[in-house]
Amino acid sequence: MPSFDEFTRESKIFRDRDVLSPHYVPDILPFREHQLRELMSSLAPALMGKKPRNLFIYGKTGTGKTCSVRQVAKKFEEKSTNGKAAIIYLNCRIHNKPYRVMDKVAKTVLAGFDKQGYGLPQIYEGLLKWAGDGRHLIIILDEIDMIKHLDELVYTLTRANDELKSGGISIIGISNKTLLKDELDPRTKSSLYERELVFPSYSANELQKILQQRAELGFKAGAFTPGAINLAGAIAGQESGDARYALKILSRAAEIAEETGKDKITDAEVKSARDMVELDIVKEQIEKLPENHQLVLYAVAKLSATGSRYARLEGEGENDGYLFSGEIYEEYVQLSKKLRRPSKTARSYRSYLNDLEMLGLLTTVESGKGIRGHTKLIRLGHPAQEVMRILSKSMEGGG
DNA sequence: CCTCCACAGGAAGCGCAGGAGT
DNA sequence: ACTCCTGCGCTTCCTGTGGAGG
Repeated sequence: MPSFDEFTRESKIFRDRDVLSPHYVPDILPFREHQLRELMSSLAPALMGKKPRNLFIYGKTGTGKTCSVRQVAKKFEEKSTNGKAAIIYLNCRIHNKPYRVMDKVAKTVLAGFDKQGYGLPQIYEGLLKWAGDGRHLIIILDEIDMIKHLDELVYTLTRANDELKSGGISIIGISNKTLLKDELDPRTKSSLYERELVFPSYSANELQKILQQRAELGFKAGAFTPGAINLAGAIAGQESGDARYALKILSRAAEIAEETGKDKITDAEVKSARDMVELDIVKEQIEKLPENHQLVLYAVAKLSATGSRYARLEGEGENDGYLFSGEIYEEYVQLSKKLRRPSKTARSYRSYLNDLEMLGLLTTVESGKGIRGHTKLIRLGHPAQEVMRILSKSMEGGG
């Protein structure tokens, strides 16, 4: 019989788990002074009754975009006590259409719109009336690239500004897509990009400082070594400069330390945490792959595990472990047959291979020096056993 | 040298699902 | 609710590449 003591016993590692979670917003954002100042200076006009210019924020994942904006939004709300300015944060993954955005804005800002069932024209009129009294609204659109018909939304909002004599509506767009600019209507582009702000990736050094800060808040004194923090920062810095990834490694390391009964996070925990986080990411990637991609990947994994049926390459160690494109296709066809699914053409199969390579799930090499004419040699990017385990679970459940 | 094999990957067309317009 | 349109995944067809074999 297990005892509750086992689970309620105070942690030897954690002081406050929330501090390590990806949703935690720290009071101090290191290395973002410039961005915070820029944000504040672009919002400040609204506090003085002037219309802020629209702002577009760009930066890769885990560079502190959302964190910074939310923090500034909070400060803005504290300052704006006269009811003449409002700020609203929306994640466009959820509010991904013009109507949904407008609806949400109306429900949070306008009185009487909290019930459902208002059409766009009513919402629009409502907003005009609200802003017409000399009020300013700032709409933050996080992950703005997820919005369908962004052109339409931006057009509607800028048109509202044109109709207003006093007051106004400003947009802060946040995205991690560089190419978004090219997909937009020129007019949308020029109004959305009135002002731009870039969040660069963190360096290893900066990540180490960030982790240090979190570790001091989240872990007990002496529950981590400086080396472990630096290693986690170095790994994340080398991979991506993504602070979220760095934090993931650190909190995983902490969990490992706790589960194994250690009272300290060391390099060893960080190293195994790295592998686990890596595998988590791979798992996520594989699970949302389309069916045929999964089947092809499974075929590669299976052949990697059982060995190529064709002769080994001319005794060259460096090419060892590569599979021929042709045999993988055959395996894929058989696999499909076994699962009673129609297999696709060899041509399609080649596209799948390219997709999988693009995702880093496998590596391919063009043959050329004396091997089988013109073909591709393929090798799995991750341990075959793990890939097969993930896939067999995913294919069972996913249909 | 030519031809065949075993592939790579571009171009075009086809059927389908889902959104827009009416 | 109906058609119309559009994007997407696939297939078909095709041209190119480079070693093997006659």
